[in-house]
Amino acid sequence: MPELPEVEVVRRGLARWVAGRTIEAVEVLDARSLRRHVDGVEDFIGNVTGSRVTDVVRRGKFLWMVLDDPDGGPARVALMAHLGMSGQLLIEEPDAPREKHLKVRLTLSAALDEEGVPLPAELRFVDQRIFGGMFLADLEPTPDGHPGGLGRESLPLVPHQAAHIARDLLDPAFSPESFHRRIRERRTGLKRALLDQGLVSGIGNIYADEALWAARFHYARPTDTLRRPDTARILEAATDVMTRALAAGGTSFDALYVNVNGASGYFARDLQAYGRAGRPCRRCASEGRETLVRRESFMNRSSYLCPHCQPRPRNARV
DNA sequence: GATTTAACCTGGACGC
DNA sequence: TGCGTCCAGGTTAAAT
Repeated sequence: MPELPEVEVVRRGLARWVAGRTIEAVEVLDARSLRRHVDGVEDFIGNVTGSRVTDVVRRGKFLWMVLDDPDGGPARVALMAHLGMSGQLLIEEPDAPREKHLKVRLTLSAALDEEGVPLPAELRFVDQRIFGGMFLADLEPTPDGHPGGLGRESLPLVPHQAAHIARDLLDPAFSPESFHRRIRERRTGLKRALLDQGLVSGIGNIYADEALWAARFHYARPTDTLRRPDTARILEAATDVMTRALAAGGTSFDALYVNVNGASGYFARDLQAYGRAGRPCRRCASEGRETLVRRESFMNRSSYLCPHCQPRPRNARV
């Protein structure tokens, strides 16, 4: 499922193939994918049609296309897209076969690539489980004056509906010191905090487990007991795993396809904890021990951990 | 106000 | 074969 690295791959694809083009037509095949656009389908179509995409920005797992003002004023609206668990954004020819779970089609103005070859004219939002969606949001100034997120020419603006989302680990404006202060104030467990998009964004269940394994923390470590070296270690681990995943996702950049393969994906072979229940912990094995990765129920989902590398703290907080 | 839980949603895996 | 149940999980509204 798409987490930060996967969404960043999508952002780069959109920045390359959609930025600068005008959305000439919109077709909504399933209104449920627009349920977060409270003003309804017709309003969405009316406001998107005719707008030009000036930039593509990402904060955590939230992605938005900045739309220009048809009257020539400053940009003030963003076309938001969240991929949820199974969302995909695909660039295709209009006559390409319709995907089974195609939800929204955007027809783009004609454009050429660097070699003068016409680019496909359709951006498709495909989503099997409908946890994702698209909606329009007003842009508002960022409180810190930094760019709203990661983008080519990202402005110090953020969509209202993403303003509560913290900056992610790949964002130059992310502050480790502020993160440390805020996580210490929480009265919860470490994994809950990592999954809280208001504290640090972009980390989902998979990379939370990977970062905890790499940094040797149990998911129930109370956040108010973390010292500076502890938060530094967890942030370093999370940044490292996501950076490597992003590099792995980057292999498909050359295809004319905004890569989101919603399923297990290209990084699966490098996972150390997630999905490896009953299999040996590779770090323990390299140190001559035989410990099996364990799956535990956590927040109505799963946590994978090595019981030796990540012992449960006595004051565990789930 | 802070924290936790339930609901949203589909399709594949599994047991009977 | 067919049916029912469980599981996957990002976000947010509702509950605690």
